[in-house]
Amino acid sequence: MTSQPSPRRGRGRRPAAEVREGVLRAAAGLLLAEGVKAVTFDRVAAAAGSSKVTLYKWWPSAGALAAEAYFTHSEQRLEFPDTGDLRADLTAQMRAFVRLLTEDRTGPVIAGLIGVAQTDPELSAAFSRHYSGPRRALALATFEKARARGELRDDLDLRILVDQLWGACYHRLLIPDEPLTEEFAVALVDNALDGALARRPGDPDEAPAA
Amino acid sequence: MTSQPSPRRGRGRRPAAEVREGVLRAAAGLLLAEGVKAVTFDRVAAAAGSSKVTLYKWWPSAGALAAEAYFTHSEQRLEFPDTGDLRADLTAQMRAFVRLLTEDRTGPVIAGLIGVAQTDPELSAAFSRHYSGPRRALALATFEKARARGELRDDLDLRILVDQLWGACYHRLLIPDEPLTEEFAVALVDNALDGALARRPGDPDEAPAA
Amino acid sequence: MTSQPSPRRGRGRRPAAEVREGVLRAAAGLLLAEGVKAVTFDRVAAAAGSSKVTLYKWWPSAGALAAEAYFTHSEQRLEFPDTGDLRADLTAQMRAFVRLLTEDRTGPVIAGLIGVAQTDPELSAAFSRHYSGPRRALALATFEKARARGELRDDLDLRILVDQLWGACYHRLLIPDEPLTEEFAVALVDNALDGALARRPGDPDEAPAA
Amino acid sequence: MTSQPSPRRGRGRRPAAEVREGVLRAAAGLLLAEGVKAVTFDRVAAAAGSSKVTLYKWWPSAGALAAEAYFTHSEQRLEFPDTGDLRADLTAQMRAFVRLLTEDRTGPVIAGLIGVAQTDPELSAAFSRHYSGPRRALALATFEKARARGELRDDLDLRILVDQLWGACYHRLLIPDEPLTEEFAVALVDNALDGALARRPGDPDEAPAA
DNA sequence: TCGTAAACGAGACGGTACGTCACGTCTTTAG
DNA sequence: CTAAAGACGTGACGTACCGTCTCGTTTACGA
Repeated sequence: MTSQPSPRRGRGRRPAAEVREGVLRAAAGLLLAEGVKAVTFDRVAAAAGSSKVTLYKWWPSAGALAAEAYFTHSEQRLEFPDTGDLRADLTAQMRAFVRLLTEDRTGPVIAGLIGVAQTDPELSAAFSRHYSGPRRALALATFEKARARGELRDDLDLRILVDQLWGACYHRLLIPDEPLTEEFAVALVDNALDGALARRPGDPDEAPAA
Repeated sequence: MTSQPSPRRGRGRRPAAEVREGVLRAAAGLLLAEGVKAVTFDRVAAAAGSSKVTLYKWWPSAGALAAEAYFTHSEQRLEFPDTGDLRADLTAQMRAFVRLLTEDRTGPVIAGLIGVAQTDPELSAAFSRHYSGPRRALALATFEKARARGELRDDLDLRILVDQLWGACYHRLLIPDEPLTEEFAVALVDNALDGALARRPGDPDEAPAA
Repeated sequence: MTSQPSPRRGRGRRPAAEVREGVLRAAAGLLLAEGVKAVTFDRVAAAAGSSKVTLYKWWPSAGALAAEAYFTHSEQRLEFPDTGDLRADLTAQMRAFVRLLTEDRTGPVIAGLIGVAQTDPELSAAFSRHYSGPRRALALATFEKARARGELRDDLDLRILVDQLWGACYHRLLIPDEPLTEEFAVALVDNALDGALARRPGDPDEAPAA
Repeated sequence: MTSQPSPRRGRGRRPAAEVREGVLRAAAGLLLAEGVKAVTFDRVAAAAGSSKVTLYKWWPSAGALAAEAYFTHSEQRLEFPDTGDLRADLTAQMRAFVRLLTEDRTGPVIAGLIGVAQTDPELSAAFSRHYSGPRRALALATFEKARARGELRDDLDLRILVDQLWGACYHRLLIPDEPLTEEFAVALVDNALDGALARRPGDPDEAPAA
């Protein structure tokens, strides 16, 4: 993998795919080993044996390169369990998400990417397109199926439910005032499904005040 | 040429408070005008007419300096309405928070600070201590009063409620896949209080599955 | 978008002469407009709509290309007046040369070419072959005719006379400590013909010491 | 010379003189070893263990740095023999000049500096100030003394005589159509002093045509 | 006449150098 | 004695040009 099996020729053009592959591999290595700050055009170019100009030609910013490297070199497990029991499915999903975010390398990487995205519009766009967007869409689809089954209220804005659940996890990741644990994930799902209000006896069907 | 006719302040020692004040003012100016990325030790020192060494002496990182500058030079409205009606109070609070985050200058600044904090532990600590910590504590206290009034369930982890509400807003600020509006804030509060589950007729008191 | 309505000749082979012509024209344009430094293979190729490989195939260096472009696209006035009066002819010639060197565009171009030639042997050779060599030969021929008429000393090394005259002009062009004017040209010819030594009265025929 | 005797400390500021000295030494090494083209800010900074910013702060261009390095690290023999016999003194001086220009390293260096000066005004100025200017002034002074002694014509423009002599040498250096030898130097002086015109018997005092 | 080889345009590639900005460390100098 | 001033080494930025090389296209020649 690190050995170059082909007899490396001179300085001329190489197949684009080969170069991209090498660059992304190098960027992913730096990203996982030293974090987002280490993913600079200079260092990636040096590590990949590529030219800086090549990187500038294909990625609009170092952050965007880091993002693509991460998305490419991380298994993209997008599956969402769908057993027909929303609470169980959601709990499993959020626990898995928390596990991902608290992994030694993944957590800081995701946090770092989101961090850099605040001042790097290109990275922000890449993150939405390749990461948060698809995940949000998948969650929405699951919620819609649950609503069709009658598990969720009809008047609910499902998109907000996404923010309540995933946003809460990101909150604890990015602003770590409280720990991010699987217990948190479980309780979070219950909170979101059941609501925070106390239900008084003799209150048969407490519709939202709207 | 060699004479500077202006009332040159010279290079000797100046009162610490005077220096700190000037530095923070300069940093705040840069922060609001050009964003977090512009708050570098070099530029702040130049703008404040101070020495870089002085800055290094008092702030552990440029991010920490930016944070302190922001906290110092922004009105810190920590008041939380408490009329006895939790839904109304909370809605007002979240609407105000969303308004703050969508202000032209404040939103990007907050986002930028959180962004930099992901790779700047000093800034992260400062942000928790001076900003997110107090706000979380205030919210918790309000929730506890509401629970004492019987408005909230006894078995609720109130801290998670904070993540659900504020985290959802931060989510839309930091990962802008969906717009951050006051309507969102209103619906968010309802979601959190009432829960997402559909309530079937004849289901008098739907306790959480626990 | 994908259709090019213009009679696009495509990218295939074109007649060599046509390509060379276009390249030289583009190079001359860059040379006169922005100086020798602007004549790079990259910019000429872009301006001429040619491929860099084509340029590399025909010119050994950017300097050589610039030289050929200049020689091709500048009127080559090689005429040397020959009225039988050497002083008058030479004065006219040197005045014309100074005028050429002090023209807005020509002077810097010639100076730039000589400058680049110091580190570009290909350009140096091209300059000698196409420019300085013919001019030196022409001057020599004129001097030889004058010597045959008895105007110049028999023991004179005529080649050195060329260096004295043209070299002095190039000196003021390339190392501009003193201005390059037509008055200079006139006095220069007198100096060269009459010598610098004072002639004492009663010194009827001061032969050179040699 | 290449060993660093002092225990090199961290990254902080070093005495300016020490830095300048090291930079000039490194630049001179590159200049003599590989020519003017090798004197780039990047390579000098690397060779001297200095920062590029430092070089940019003190030298306006790589050429100016090369020039200063050359002037500093080459013995500056400005003496001009003055025995009272102008022809002898001048011959000695021009032979020495030609020897200098034909030395293995000095000739190409001087030629290269003049070459780069054509597109580097800073270098051009430095060259005039530190090199050609003083030499021209010294030659002028010598000529004036000779004229005071009656050796040179009163109506002579001595500055032009300088161009005739030194310019001829530079001509053969920069546009090498003819060889640059000591014989050339000797004959050049005779040419310049005695003039090129044939003197007919009975032509006692051939005044310049004025 | 019809492939086919040559030459073309386009432009990406690995490099080197450019000139700038910020970092964190250090010396110098003035109050 | 201390603070301001600011130069230092480091390293990243984004760009220009170098000379090499791949690619697809088109012309012109030879079979």
